Amino acid sequence: MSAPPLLVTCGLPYTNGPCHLGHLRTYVPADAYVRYMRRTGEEVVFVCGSDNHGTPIVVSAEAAGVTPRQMSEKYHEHFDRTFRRMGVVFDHFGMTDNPANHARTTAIVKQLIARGHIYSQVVHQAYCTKCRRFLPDRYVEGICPHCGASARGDECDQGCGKHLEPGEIKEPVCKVCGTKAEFRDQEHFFFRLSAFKTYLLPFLESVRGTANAKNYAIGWIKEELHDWCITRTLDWGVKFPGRDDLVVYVWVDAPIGYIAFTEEWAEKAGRDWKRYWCGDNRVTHFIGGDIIYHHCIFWPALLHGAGYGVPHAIVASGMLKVDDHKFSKSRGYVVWTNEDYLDRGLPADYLRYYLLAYTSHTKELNFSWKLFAERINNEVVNIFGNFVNRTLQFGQREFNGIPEGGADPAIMAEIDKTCAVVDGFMRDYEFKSAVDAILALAAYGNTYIQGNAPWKLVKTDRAAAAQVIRNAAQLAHALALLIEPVMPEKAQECWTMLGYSDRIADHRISDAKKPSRTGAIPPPRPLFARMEEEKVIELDELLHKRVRDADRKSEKIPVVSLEEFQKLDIRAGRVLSCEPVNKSNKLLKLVVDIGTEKRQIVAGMQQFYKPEEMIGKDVVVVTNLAPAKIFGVESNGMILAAGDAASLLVPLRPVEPGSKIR
RNA sequence: AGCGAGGUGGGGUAGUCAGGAUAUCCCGGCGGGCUCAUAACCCGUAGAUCGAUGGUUCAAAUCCAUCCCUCGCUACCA
Repeated sequence: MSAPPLLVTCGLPYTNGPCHLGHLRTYVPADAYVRYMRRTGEEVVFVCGSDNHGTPIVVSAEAAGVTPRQMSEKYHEHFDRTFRRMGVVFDHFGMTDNPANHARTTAIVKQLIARGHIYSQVVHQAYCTKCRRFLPDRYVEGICPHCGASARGDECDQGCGKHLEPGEIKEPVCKVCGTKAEFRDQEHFFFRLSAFKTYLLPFLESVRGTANAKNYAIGWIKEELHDWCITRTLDWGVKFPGRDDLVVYVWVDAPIGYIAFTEEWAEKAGRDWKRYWCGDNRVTHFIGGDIIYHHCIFWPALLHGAGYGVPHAIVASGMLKVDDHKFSKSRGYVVWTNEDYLDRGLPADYLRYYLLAYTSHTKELNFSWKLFAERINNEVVNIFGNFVNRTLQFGQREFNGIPEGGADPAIMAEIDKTCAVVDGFMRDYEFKSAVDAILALAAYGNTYIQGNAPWKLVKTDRAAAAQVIRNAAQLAHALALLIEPVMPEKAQECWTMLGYSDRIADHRISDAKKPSRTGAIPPPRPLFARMEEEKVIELDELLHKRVRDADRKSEKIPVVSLEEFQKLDIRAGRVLSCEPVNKSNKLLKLVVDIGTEKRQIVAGMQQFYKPEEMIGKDVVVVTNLAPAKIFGVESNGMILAAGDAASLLVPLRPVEPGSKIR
């Protein structure tokens, strides 16, 4: 009991939008880790909370006609509820805008000031006179001074890609309201981050967690550390001590939330928060790969500067992709936890399994409904679920439950081995490998039953058949205990089906190695339902529709001048002949009378029109389109049609072929 | 541009840090078995110049160098 206490945190969800798979990629593994560690007998505190400050929340709140606090509370409750539904259970889920965090942040900033780590400097900053607020770079748009392209405040993102210093951008405009922005000078406060370089290097060399976090941060530090501007001109946030017009930057008070939430928890639980933050600790941060910088560099420097203990481990997850595309809300590549998943009656445990079993924690995780269904059906349902089911069904029918006696040493040895392997992987944050090892034990169970064929044995040697089922039940017992951190609900169901009446989470993982229960069991039924194909297609279609909608919305339509438009020669034409193009199932070859001449045109409308119904139709033709060879057939123009089903554009009243269209 | 991650049979994915003799697992192909089980399970089999080139070594997917390709990050965005 001399090991320092283990405190696990998750990166804080920002309260301006709902929970999606990107969030869960961090929270589910953290929860599984906590569940596992607890069930090895460790005392673990698991805290998190919502991140409420910053300009984006003020902007979102204004747009929604509510206060930032109301906005934050709405999403705070949303995340709290969603995490519970996903089986992610924190000991405390706080808010960074609550008094505890205001107090802790103020105290830490004051300590930093007292220790000389903060200095002031005048900063040149964009200000919107209409919104009456200073604009962070992401809210400024303008013209790049280097190449003249339109650019964001901090970078010429569409042109030359150069980094822009504040104040450099030409014709700055407020992104929120479109008003011309101006630059104003304002006194701000900076944290002497550059002074911590020599402290941070050895810290990072020794910090535990995943290699991606560590390497990334070390690489960065070796480059150059700039001091951090830690104040913002904003009303919403934690006031900078002694300055009513400034709040601290959210990246100061957000991580300090970890401490404040521990304090709030300790208050409830009658514990001492200092045990976790002032001295030796095992504070373990689970974070997304996008905030490594803040947790590996800024945060330890802040803690060290203020005289607190620094993190023990930083565990960073890899990226999430959806349908092999970069996760993107605006492009539609997103899966919402409630709307798309839980509200459709899908089990939280399936998603937990997928997120944990897909790949290493630090690698890119691709989500697609097809892959999801495949993994669930093949691994969870077929291998794991089927093993438990066949064992219990057979036991129930032939032996009225689980036969008495102990399990064979070979079976116990297999369980021992699996437990040891899983333990190593869990402690290394290698969740996929741990899940693989558990599934391998289930596969072992299937091979074992298959090889010993109790359904045959029962006819010749009833006792031997009973022993096979007894052994299989021991494996099922171990599997339930091992899978609990991954699929807590299903593990409990499995546990109950094995005839236990208590809570599986109250048992140690090591109980897998103890003789399992024998005797009567409740009527067995399949543990897992398959993902049915129609359901998968429906879910997949939903995602694709969202991507298409997003596509349509974001499509940038360039403005065309009258001169440019007049370059097009569009005329009425009459179809003289029409036939399918050889070896193509989409193309039609048409000859169209356009008044002055007859034109051969190839059009992709075979699925929508029969050749004979085209003949004689009056159509609209772009006649001066550059000729092209399609499928070896020359095409001299384009027949206009609308929509995906190529609804033909036709003149409402009869016109002569060749009539100009404008 | 810099930094980081990755390129492994048809698809996906492990192994690379601590080099080793038949390169993992899931799906798919082919052949067989079982019939307790949710058409689930088991066995066998085909299929990989482990991105390219060069090097170190008795031995390289694994170490080194160069190159090619993909993706992410670049701090006053949360």
